[in-house]
Amino acid sequence: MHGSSHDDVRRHIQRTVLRLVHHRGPTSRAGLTRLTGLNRSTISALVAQLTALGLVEERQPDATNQVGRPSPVVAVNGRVAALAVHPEIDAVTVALVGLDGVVRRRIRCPMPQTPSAAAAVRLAADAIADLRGDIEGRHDVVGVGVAVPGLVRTSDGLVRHAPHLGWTDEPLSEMLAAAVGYPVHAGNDASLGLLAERDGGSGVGCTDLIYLNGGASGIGGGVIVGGRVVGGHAGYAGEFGHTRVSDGTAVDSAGFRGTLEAEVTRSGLLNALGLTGETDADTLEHALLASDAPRVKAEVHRQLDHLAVALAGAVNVLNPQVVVLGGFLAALRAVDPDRLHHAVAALTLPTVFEGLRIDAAMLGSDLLMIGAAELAFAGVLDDPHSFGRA
Amino acid sequence: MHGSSHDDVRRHIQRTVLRLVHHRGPTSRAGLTRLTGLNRSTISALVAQLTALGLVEERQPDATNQVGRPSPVVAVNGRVAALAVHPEIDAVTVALVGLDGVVRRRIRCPMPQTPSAAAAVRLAADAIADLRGDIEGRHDVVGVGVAVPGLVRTSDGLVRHAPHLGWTDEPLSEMLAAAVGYPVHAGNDASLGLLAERDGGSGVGCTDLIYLNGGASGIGGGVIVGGRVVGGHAGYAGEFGHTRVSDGTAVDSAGFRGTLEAEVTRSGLLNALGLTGETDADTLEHALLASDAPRVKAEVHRQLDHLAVALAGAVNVLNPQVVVLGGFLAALRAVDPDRLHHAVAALTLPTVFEGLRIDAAMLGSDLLMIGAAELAFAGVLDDPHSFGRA
DNA sequence: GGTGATTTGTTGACTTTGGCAACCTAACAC
DNA sequence: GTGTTAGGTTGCCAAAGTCAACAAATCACC
Repeated sequence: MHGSSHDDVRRHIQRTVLRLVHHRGPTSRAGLTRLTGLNRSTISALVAQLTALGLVEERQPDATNQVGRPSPVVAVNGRVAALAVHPEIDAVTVALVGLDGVVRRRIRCPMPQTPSAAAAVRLAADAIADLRGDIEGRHDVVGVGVAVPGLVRTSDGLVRHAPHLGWTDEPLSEMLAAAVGYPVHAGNDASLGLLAERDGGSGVGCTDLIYLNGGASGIGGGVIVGGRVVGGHAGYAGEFGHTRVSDGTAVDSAGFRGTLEAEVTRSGLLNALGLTGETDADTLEHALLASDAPRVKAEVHRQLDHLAVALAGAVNVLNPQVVVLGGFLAALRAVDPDRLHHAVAALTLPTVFEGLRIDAAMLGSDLLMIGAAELAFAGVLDDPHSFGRA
Repeated sequence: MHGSSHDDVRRHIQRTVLRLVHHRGPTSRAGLTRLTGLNRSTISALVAQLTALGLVEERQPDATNQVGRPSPVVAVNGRVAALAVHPEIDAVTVALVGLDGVVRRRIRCPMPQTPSAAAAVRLAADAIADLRGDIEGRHDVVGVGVAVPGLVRTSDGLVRHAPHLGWTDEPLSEMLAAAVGYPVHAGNDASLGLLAERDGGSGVGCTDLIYLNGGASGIGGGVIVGGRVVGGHAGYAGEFGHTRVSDGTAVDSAGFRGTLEAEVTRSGLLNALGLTGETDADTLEHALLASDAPRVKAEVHRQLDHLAVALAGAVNVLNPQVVVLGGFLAALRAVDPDRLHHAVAALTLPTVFEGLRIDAAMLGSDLLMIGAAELAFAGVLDDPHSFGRA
């Protein structure tokens, strides 16, 4: 019963190799040998097994102008795919993502009003049904990953509280799984953005990073420590928005006074600029950079200084390599990176600040879908042998 | 060269078994079989190896009044020991600690004034020389662990900045290693306290916990996430003291305004009580509990509320199971646990607060020495085979 | 274009290691 | 004493990775 130790080892090594080609992209067999430190023959056998499972494919090597026998390139099999779902205030987005990290198709279903959980599930299920044509015969879908803008109990995908959507204790994963017939995994959108950022964005190669994302209705985020995403005891970690940054009276979405989310807001910037709420992140950034009105500058400085307080607190406690800012926080930073840099420096211990980077996220919308899909891939990556037997 | 995979496996399993008996204390072979899921024969071989290395011993089982053949009890070998060193403002403490976690001897060398790094090394070396009598023939010392009240670069034991001691960039490990001839490892005292607390204190069994320690001159702490101590990028994580908690003007040891360390102080409590600085933690707690003077109450409430802000921020971000408070923070909490509880609850998301415990540390002074010794044991626990060949 | 150097895949023998099962031992219970 | 139960011991087996020898594929140089 109890998986024999040998099995454990084999699985672990298979996992390592599969993760490697998944994250690094196509890699030669010789490269895998070097990266893992395993023997050539072992890699050979391993790749053969993974190929048999249909998880990877071998290609003829590219001409490298190098002496010696060319090594076949191992790449993940593009057939293997996952569905990503992202419910938002005004739309539900569904995408088909390959294990190779490529978004194959993407459907955005706009909604006139904020969808209920049931409506979001219906919409997502319909969109997935539309995708069946693309899937049939072409892809093996391993599951669905949902990026939820709110607190999610990761163990069973229960949405505890999604303030923007107005959802409370919605068994989202269960409902969606019943509707589409695939296993469903849900996670906090910021955490998933963080993961995508670490794997393919500003945080590549970092083991300790903090990610803050500024959205229309609040600030979320996530933390990676020692290379692992911090889930916390129940999976709710990363709520930077409710960190107290001043004694002010402004109130955030949870009713707390003087918090980051209360003081640093998208709407505050838009008001100062005289813009409406329908401005996207890029437009906001351009408008901020273009404006030299004193009131805009004052608001930007005020927000940057508050942001610095929250960042400094987290940096002192976690000593990360990088802080990655997404959404309107990236726009805010872009206006005056130096001010933010110095403000954080003034509130952190010099030794801790040493070597800290504060970067903007590269996170495109696709990257978030990739992060969600990653959730669905996790099972296969964790135990390659589980694939294909279902 | 490259350790064969077989070796890795064997080492990993050996490590697991040794860690088990180290942390859980004496355990029957049958118990190990159950805990590891390995085969009886495997455990048998493993224990034999570890016994041969001199790391563990087998004892006759205690009478258990249980049917069946009694299983020999496996315990770590008490011969294996480490030295722990703890430099403080007014003394340097040195202890001899067994791998079984027992403090064999303990020497406190008082100092009329705060020692320089060189003086601390000299004192420690002298104390260790005094211990030779206890060591010779009776113990195999694997190394020295130093608990430093300040920022330590863990990789090489360089003390970057220890404000209370007035040290900056002192190569403490190097100096001490040269003086005593044992390998020396240094770590932040709060981190070590945290470890000891997790292994044998209030945080037993927790995978996510936050630890804050209030000392005479400041507040330090540490974080465990997913069962691992958060070191951060450079090993400086855990500086909770410099989290901003108010817009006040009080300044902390690093010159930051309105931080936890500036607002929540031992001296503030002592002043309110009309006591001097030489009060120890227990006396302080009793005095606080005994007093019902309004000014004491007011000061306690003020400090508790500030503490709650810092805790809430960390709790929102890290979603731990337990917050452990040590030093005078434990005394502060003891006066009015409910106020602290409710103040934190009022500043954290309900879902995140759910199931959170806020406890006092059990950390005795001995436990800190054990934490420091643990640092020295880490190498042996990590690769049992490395022991005895030196 | 042939020859050698270099790198890498392939194959089968070898080694290590843990699992397994049969057997033996030591306690309790009646 | 005999039965029952739990656990150590031993020899055999299977799995998995290493190793070494060989084959293949490329480049470089004559």
